[in-house]
Amino acid sequence: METRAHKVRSALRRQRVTINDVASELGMTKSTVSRALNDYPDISDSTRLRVREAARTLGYRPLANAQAIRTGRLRAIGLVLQLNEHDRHRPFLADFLAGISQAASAAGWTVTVSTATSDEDTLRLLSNLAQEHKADGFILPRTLWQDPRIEFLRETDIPFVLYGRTGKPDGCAWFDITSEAAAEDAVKCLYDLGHRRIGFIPGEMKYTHARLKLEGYKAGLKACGLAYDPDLVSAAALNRRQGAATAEQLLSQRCPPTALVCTVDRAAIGAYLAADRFGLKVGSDLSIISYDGIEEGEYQTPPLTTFSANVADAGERLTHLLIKRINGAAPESLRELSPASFVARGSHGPVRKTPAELADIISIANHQVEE
Amino acid sequence: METRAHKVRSALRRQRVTINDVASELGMTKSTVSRALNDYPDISDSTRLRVREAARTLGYRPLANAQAIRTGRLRAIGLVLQLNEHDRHRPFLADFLAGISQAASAAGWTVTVSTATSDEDTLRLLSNLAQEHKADGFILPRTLWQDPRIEFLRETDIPFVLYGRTGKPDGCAWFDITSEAAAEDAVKCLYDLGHRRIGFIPGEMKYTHARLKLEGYKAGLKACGLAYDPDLVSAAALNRRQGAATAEQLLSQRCPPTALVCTVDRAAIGAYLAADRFGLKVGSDLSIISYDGIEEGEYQTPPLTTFSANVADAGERLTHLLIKRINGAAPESLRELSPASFVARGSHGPVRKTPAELADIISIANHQVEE
DNA sequence: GAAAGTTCCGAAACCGGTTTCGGCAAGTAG
DNA sequence: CTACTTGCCGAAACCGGTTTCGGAACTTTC
Repeated sequence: METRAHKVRSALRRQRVTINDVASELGMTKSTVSRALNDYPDISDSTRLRVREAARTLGYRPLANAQAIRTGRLRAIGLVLQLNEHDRHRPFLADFLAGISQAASAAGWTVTVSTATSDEDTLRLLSNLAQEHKADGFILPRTLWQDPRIEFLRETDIPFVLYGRTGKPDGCAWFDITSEAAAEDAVKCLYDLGHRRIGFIPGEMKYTHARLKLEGYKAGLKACGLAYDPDLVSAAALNRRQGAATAEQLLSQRCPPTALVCTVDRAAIGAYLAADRFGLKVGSDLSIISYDGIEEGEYQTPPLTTFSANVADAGERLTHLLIKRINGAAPESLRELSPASFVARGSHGPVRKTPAELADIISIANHQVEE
Repeated sequence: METRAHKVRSALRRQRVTINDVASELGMTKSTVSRALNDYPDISDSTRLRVREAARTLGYRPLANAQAIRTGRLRAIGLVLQLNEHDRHRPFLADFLAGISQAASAAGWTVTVSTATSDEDTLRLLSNLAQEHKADGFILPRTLWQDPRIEFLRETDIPFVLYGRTGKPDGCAWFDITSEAAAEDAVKCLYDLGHRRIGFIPGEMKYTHARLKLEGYKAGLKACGLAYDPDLVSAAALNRRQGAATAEQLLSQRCPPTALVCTVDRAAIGAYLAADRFGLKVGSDLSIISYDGIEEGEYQTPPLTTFSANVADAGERLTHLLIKRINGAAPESLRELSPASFVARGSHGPVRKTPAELADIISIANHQVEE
């Protein structure tokens, strides 16, 4: 009787097909159906097939929430993005999201996204999402050398993976692009082109990638037998404006660099402006090699030579790592690195002018501006 | 006994605080706690306060999934992004997502994001998310004049709101920016500056906004007493390359336009390239007014005049609308429009050259290229 | 002072799944 | 022929909540 009533009701409401519908259709109990669908060993193959077939024809899809309250697993990946003013427009987001969500979707998982406006906000959102169990674990983008998110998640024992490395790596899983190798290669490449004064525009040292790139720059100098000169390293630059300012300052020295290695493309594009101001042609008078691979760099004149990071791929790999982590794999076994790819375009070339010649041109330009 | 056993067990496992913990702490049943927290009228104020206080001090947070299986409401907003190659890098995404997720978060909701690679993929993901109940409703970005997503969601009776309008608006709620008014205003503005040959670079007509902007362009011409000339409307252009090609074609006519109205900023930036090729100065020889408000436009020379859409605000308002819709409001009562804001920069100005003078310059440039 | 109405909470069903436990039937060993 | 295993499934508890229902205690009404 109850079966019939249930059928009628669900027909009337045009409701979702539940596990009970499948069970009563087959004259079995829902426990059998559940175990059949979840490949329990105590279900015979014939029953398993019948259940599978019935579930398919009835269009049964288990309700993720209902599963989650018993299994404790929602199959949802959490992502809290901190969108500061300087990277609200960062072009990576779409690729990163696409990589994550497509890998997740292929594995039958979904992605829960939140955006935060501050560090505290980020921690609050992570905590909320975890407590309400809207996510089984998190991908942490833009890792810091000392990262409060990592502290928090480690303490509360919530699974996570890092996009980037960090200062205290205990218990951390990560994927990262070896940006330090890119910076090192950039220096070597410029050295091979004859450059001997190679400047560096760093990022903020709180970010791990910025630290690593600086180390890579130093390693490159060492490998080429060049001395490290603090005067060739500017203040941090994250955007076009800051890139222009720091490049201008680097170039206005007595013995300016003939080439620049930049931490981020946007700063490099700023350096174009500085070069322009001094009447220097990028690619011949001044070589620039950067890192990121944003689309905008392609449209500069000359197009920007850069080490490009495959952000969509990073998203995919992070997703796979996180799922493994949630399924219990040890974090130490979940650490992957991948190189950036060198995109040679027009902003680097053989050294043309000596630092002294550059200094002359620049000081004249600077005096003209003063008048 | 059972209460004690439960306490011990939860203490051992260091587990989540459940509603039972709160209830046993107060010596009440969980049903009372639930109703107290959900403001049922049959709970006395004193009990309500005691429950609230206990829940707070114990750090109880109801499990969204568990709530959802009974209430049918997960408090999750679904968003399926279709990232075609030409807008993978679109800069709006971060703002849009920030607007949505911050409004959602403030209301105690979360956001589930998926990315699709094709129309079919989009429908598949919408269906999956709805069937597994990972979202209570959807925000549909980039609405089409004939939109299969709308058909699907309308048929299956799943709540949704549109970012943009559509051809068959029955049962649809939406927020949109009046881009037709922007296009009309752009024409009027150029007319007031003396322009009489005003070209138009449209988007793809499958998008509602592109249709509306074309209508706005025509309405503007009419309001100014100018005749509509099909020769002044190019093929669709969505990116820099296409913008350059279509602008080049528009300008290469016998009687070229002295001003261009563009559907999207990226096409407008492409038009800069065409102007450059012909030796025309944007802002004086050729006026350009566009629509979008992307950051890149600010860095062109001259900076691009455009109608800027506040995408973060759109995300917020769509979120509020969708929540109301999910709570049962009639879609017809959930329709909002908002104007784009005019950002006057350097790419438009009084007409300087007659179409005939422009044609001379351009034909010379074209012949030089041929040689 | 009894009947009727309120106020407020406990008991239990329910949501849609998962998982444990126990037992029936068939097969195998002694 | 009995005893013991094994394969397979049903019954029921369980997950963490929500919601319905009924009834005790207290107030009001006549």
